[in-house]
Amino acid sequence: MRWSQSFLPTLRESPAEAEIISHQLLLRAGLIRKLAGGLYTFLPLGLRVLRKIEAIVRQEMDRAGALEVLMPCLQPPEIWQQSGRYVTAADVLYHVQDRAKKEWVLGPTHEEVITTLAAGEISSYRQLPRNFYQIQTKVRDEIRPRFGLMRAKEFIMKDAYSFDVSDEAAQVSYQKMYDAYTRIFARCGLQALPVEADTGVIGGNLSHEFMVPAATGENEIVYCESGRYAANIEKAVSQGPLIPTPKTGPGPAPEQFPTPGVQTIDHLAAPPYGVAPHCQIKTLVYIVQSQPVVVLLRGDDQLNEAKFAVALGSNQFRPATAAEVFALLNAHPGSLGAVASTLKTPLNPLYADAALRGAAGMTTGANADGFHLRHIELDRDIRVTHWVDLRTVKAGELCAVTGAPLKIRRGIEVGQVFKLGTKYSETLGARFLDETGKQRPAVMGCYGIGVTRTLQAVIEQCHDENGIIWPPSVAPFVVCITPLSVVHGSPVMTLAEKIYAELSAQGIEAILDDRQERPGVKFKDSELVGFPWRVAIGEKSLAKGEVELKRRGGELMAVKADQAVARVREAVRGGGGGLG
RNA sequence: CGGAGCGUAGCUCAGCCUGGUAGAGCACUUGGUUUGGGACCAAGACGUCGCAGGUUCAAAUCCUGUCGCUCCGACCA
Repeated sequence: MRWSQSFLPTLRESPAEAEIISHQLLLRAGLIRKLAGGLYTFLPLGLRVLRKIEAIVRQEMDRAGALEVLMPCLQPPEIWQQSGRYVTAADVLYHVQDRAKKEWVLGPTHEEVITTLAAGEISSYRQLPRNFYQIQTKVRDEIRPRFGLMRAKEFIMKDAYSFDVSDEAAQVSYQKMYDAYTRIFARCGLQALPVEADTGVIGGNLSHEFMVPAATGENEIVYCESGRYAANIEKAVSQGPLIPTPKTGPGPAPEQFPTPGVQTIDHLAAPPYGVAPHCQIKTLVYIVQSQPVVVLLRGDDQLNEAKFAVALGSNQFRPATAAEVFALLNAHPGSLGAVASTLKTPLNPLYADAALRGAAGMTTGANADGFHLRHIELDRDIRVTHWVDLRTVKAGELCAVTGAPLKIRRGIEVGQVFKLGTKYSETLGARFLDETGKQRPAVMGCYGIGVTRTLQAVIEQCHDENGIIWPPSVAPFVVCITPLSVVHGSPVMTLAEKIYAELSAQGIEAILDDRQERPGVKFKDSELVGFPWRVAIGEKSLAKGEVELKRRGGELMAVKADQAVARVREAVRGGGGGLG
C-alpha cells in the first residue's frame, strides 16, 4: 500500500470526546471515526487490524472444532419471550416495527436463535457434540456507551454455542473454548487473565471472563499473586473480613440507647458512641417483585449486588424508597434494624451475610428514629431466613485457596465463557434422543469475544507516549518504508520502491510512505500509527550504502542497503510477539 | 434515569461575565524558500456560533425549551 493512495487521516491533537488513551489513539491514528455516540466507522487501516484479529479468532475456533455460521441480526420477539429474556434482558433490546406494525428485535446476542436452530435440526445424540460460532455485529441499547469501541451501541462479537449430550461432555466443550481463548488473546499480543465470573442474567453455573489488566477497565479483578485464584469482584470470595466478627456470648439482653441524628455507620463509630463499624449491623431494604426484602451485613461491608442477584435468582430488584422502608420498619434509613422484638411482623425473607454468623455484642438500629440497640446476638435476637455470602471482598483479605493476601486491580473484559446447562435447550425445545431412546435437552455452553473491544484493548496495553505499538500479529502493516525525500527517480526513492516491491512480493505487508512530507512528519505519523518496523531511507545514510531499520519503541540499526529486504524479513519472521 | 460539564472553521480552543462588523493556532488551497524528528514567508478559501422560540433598535453573548456530546453514578452476557 502506498500511503498517498490510502486514507489515513492522522490527528496531531486528540479530539475532546476521547478520554482514555486507547480511544484517543484510535482517532489520532486514523483508524476509526465516530458517526454518533457508540457508533463508529472503521477506516481502512482500522479495518485491516479488525480483519487480522478476526482471522486469528477464526483459525483458533476452527482448530477447536467449532463451525462457522451467520445468524440474522433481526429477530422475532417470540423466541425471546420463550426463553424469558424478553423481560430479563429488556433493557438492552432494541425494538423495531415493519410496515405491518409487526414487532422485531435487534439481536444483542444469539442464544435464542442458535437454540431454535438446534431444536429443529438436532434430534439424535449421534449429531452431538456440535459447536457453532459466528463473527457478527451485535446491537445493544447500552445505557451509557463510552470509551470509543469499549462499550458501544453496536459492536462486533464472536459468539459460539456448544451443544452436548451431558454435563461431562459440556465440560469438555467448555475447556476447549477456554483453551482456544487463551491462545487467541496470546496471539493478539494481549496479556489476558482468566478469572472466575458471575453468570448474570444469561444463566448457567460456571463462567470465566478473560480480563486485560488496565487502569481504565470497567471491572475489578480480585486475584492472588500465586496465580491460583482470580475472580471478578462480583464473584470473588475470601476467608472473610480481616477483623473478625465478635462472637462472645451469651451476653446481656438488648438495650436501646438514644442516638439522635445518627444516620450513618461512620457517625455511630465516632465519639461519643464509638461503636466500631465491624460491630454494627447494616440493614438494607430492597424491593424484589414488589415485595420488600431485608439484607443484613456487617457495618464495614458492602453488599455485592451480583451475589444478591444469585441468591434471589433474579436481577429484577432495586433499593426501597424511604417511604417503602418506613412502611415496613416504621423508621427511616439510619435507624433500621431486624431485631425480632422491634418488628410489627417477622421479616420473611430475611437475608444475612455469612460474616455475621454467630455474631454477638453487635449494635443495630432500633426501628425507632434516633435510637439504636446494643448487645445484639444474631442467633438469639434476629430471625434470619437465608444465610448467604453477600459481602464484597476487600483487598488484603486472605485468599480462600492459598491464604495469601488478595489484591485488586481493574481489567477490560475481552471474552467470557459460560457453561449454560439446559436453560435454553429446555425453554426452546433443543432436545435429542439418547442411545436408550430417551428424550433429553442438550447441555449448552456459550462463548463470547468482543472483537472490537479486543482491538481497543490491544491499544490500551500496547502504546507509548508517541502512539500505538502494534504486536506484529495484528498490525495494519508490519513494516513502514520511509523515504525521507520523495523525488521520482532519485537514488533514495528508487531504493525505497525496490524494497517495497520486494517485501510485497515476499508477502510481507508493507506501506510505502510516499507522501511529500518532511521527515519529522513521517516519523511522527509512523510512530503514531504504530507499525512494528520502519525502514528509513535518506541521502545521508545511503551515501554510506546504508538504510536504517527501526523497531517501533526499540533500537535503531544501520543496515547495508542491499541487505535491507533480507534483514526486514528476518526481523519480521523472528520478531515474535514484538512487545519489546 | 439522577448529578456535573461542554456545543463557535476539518481539529484544538478564545470571544459570552459587561449585547454592537465572528477570532487564533493547527489542518486545507496557491506561489516561493526549505528538507533527518510535526518548517518558514506571502496570499487565499473555509462559519445557519447545535437547533427552536423569546427579550432587545441590536443576540455567539441574556432568558426558555430542545437536541447532541463527555464525565460520575445507577445499569450492563
